[in-house]
Amino acid sequence: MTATNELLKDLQARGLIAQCTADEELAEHLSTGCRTLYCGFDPTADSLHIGSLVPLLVLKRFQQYGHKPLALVGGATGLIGDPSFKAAERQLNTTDVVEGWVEKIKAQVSAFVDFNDAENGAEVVNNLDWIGQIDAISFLRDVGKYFSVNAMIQKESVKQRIEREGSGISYTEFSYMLLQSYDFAALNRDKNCTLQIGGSDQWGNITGGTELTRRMNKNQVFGLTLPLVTKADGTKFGKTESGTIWLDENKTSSYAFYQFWLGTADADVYKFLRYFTFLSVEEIAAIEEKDKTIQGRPEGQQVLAREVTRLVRGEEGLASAERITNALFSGDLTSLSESDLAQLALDGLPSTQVEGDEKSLVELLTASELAKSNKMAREFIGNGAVAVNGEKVAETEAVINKADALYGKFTLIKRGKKLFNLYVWQ
RNA sequence: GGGGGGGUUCCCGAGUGGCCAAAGGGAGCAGAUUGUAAAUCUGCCGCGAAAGCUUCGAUGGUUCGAAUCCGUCCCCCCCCA
Repeated sequence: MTATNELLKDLQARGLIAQCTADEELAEHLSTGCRTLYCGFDPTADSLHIGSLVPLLVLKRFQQYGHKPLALVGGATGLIGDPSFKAAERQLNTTDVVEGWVEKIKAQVSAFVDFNDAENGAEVVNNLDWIGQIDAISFLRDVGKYFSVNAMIQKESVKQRIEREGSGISYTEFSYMLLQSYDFAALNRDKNCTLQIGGSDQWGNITGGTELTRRMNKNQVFGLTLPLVTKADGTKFGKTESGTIWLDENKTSSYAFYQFWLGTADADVYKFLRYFTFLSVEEIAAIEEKDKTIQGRPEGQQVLAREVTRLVRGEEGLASAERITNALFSGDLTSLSESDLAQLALDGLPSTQVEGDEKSLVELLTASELAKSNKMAREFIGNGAVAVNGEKVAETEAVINKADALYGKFTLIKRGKKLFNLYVWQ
């Protein structure tokens, strides 16, 4: 498709459009007024992770072009569980737990859109507000009647659950699509919402919604999906050795967040710049061109890390991440002042309190995240993977004294190429 | 309601009485090389310094000895009705 609408052109240039319904009519629709669109975020944890960043930023992109975004938090759907492309049935969470998560996620999504008084001011809605009202009979009669099970089991998103031996799908999860479809119809009815966006795994749920809305409300509405973020090496995006990268700074420090983006492979970095930043496609192309001509380290990763960290964690989060990064990776650790070191811990560099005057190196490693068992600790030391205050230590039985600590207080240990822990002697 | 097949160490998946802490692959980690990239090569990959200890859905047995056999329970899948 070749978009005629400016916004769609930009999204397309960024590679952000996976699929969309009725593209020409959608372009026309978006070009002729302020439209209301929504994207749903189910509370499956107490924070969203960076997988939700693409749709979140696309909501913002729509708002920048004058449209009104609704961020839907799935207080109801989160109680059911979306089966789309999930290999196995999931454990249900209790209503109390989900309720708590809803509040946190509401706050999180709010940071990405503007709640101004303008015509296109954003809103956060919770589908429990309308789904929670319906009784079973009405739901089955008014909504269920529009769905054909024959069609539903043909959906790619549940196919593997239905066909693959060793799995299966409960009626609960199978019903998920009806709830999400009903959301769209309800938002269309109550808020004149005419577009739903989501990850490409949501295509089945979204088209379910456009069809239900047409049947229930007699209105044409649109759907648009965003590509699944993939990495060139085929591994899963958004995970590191230490786990998921969360949007919540209490779950992933800004330093770790920044480092995650900085570690992006060359093969992915320009794509990610288009997905995750508001730099124009021209600016990104310029960076890519420039990187081609430089010997050694390209600039793309740093721009990406800076832009995304600023976007999600703000100027302060970015500053703290850069302080740590600069201290650890560019230069002489011993040149850090006492207050610099103290600041690193505050900035989110992993740190551990140490009692006493001396500890074996093995003990220090296992006291932090650097090694999970004595055995591993010894192996790391033996491999020459451990450096204390910048000096490699390969002696398995090494003992670290408080007296040798920087400013009599700090010992900084590195394990591997980029994992640090600061030990603070008491 | 009836019949059949399963639950193995992070994942997939071998293993049907000792040779099993458990093949193989993937993921992950470390080293070399580098740009805190990729690719490649090497090593590690339950805990423990070791003796040894804990693990194969849960539990109770049989046995000198069980992931492997038997009982009970929980969970999952498929087929027929």
